[in-house]
Amino acid sequence: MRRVATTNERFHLKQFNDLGLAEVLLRAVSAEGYTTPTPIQVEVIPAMLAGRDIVGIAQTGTGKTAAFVLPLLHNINQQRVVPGSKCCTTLILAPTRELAAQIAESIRTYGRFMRPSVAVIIGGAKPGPQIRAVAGGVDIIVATPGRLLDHMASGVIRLDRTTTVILDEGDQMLDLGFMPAIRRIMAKLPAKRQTMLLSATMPKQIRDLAHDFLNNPAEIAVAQVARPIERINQKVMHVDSTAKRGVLVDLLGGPQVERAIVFTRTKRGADKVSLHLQKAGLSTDAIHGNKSQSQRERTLAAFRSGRVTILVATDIAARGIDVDDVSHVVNYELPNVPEAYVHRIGRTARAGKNGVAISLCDHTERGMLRDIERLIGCSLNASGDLVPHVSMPQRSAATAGEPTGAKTGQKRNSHARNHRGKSAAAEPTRRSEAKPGNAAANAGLTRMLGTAGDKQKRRRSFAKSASGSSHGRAVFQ
DNA sequence: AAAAAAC
Repeated sequence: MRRVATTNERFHLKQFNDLGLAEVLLRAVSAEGYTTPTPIQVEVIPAMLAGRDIVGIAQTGTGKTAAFVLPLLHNINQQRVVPGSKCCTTLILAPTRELAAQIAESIRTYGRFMRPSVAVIIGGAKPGPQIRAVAGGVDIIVATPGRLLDHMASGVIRLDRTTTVILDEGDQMLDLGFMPAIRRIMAKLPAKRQTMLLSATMPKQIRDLAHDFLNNPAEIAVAQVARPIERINQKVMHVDSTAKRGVLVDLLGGPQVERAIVFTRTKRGADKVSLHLQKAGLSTDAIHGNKSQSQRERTLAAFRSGRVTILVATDIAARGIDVDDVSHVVNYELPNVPEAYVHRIGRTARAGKNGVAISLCDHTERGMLRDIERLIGCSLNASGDLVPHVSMPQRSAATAGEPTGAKTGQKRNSHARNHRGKSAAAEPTRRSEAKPGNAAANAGLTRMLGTAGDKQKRRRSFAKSASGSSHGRAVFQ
């Protein structure tokens, strides 16, 4: 058990200048217009400067990237890479190429006055420039696992003098799909090193696995684990699967929608939905893993610049991607891994802003919705009022992400499979289902898009639910 | 069964 100080005890009046960071970094922070660190930054930065291993959990959009980038730059400022060593001082691993590129961008921003050498090592890009970038040794490598292993196998990159490794979206990096690659990479790192794991979600099974790689980590959680950020107005529409496309067009045509991400469960689905939205005259493009890397980059750039206002994506864009002013996230299909819901909707309401998340749920998805509600500890509905689960008022790190029905030791993916469609029949239809072309439903759609009033109301109800439990207190385990 | 990640 470890109790972390409450927000008020610990974070009161803390400024960036109080955190022990080098002056070259404080200047860059100030140039970006920041003066006050977020709670995760207040906790993580000193711990990382002290050389601790860290498991850091904080809600989406609360500055996790800067929380590790600033102290790692500080440490590199003290200890630059040995020239010609084919090594890197710090290694950062991310689950998608786009996220790796975005982290590198953040490093360039905060490192602008100290000019660290940075190499982005990802698939889909030419290996030649990557090889040249690391040939003389590099301060920081930001990588996706596959290409890094390639370069390691061919002797282009060595990790035997790397002193710090960071797994961003750490729970996904240690999940089934990535674990073998991560183990192989970790095996090549020195035993004496600093290791850090960050995410907005951290299921217990994953956290247990993490201890293979961590040495007496500082466990830092500045919010109840897996709780979406409060500024997201979360709504669910129960719709027939055949009605989804029409409902989506009506939703996205609304004037409140400035910039939206629509998530689908499959790559083909993303293409189909995007095509349908295009035919309806909307400004949209799809991004998923079957597109070429250049297409992926172009599409994300167009969305970032505002040239495209609706991004249709698979879970390739669920984690970490930071685009300003995404007003709406629509789950066209619910994710079957409940943690993905928290990450998807976290693409909106970043850096203190508000956002709306609308999930379209058909009868085959009721079980997935129930898993999501269990994870976040609230029931979702069409009004956007979160109804807390009184039976489990405190979702701690120890239980968050562990579905109640899952057997001990059961693999996470098989759990997700078990819930697919299974509970659809068991759960009676409680809510009316919206159909396109129905006047009453369309009036409802306008409400779905969310107003400031809705958000105020919702926030009050959330605050109410939180009081009396562990409101304001940061708890881990 | 899906998505991501190496050619």
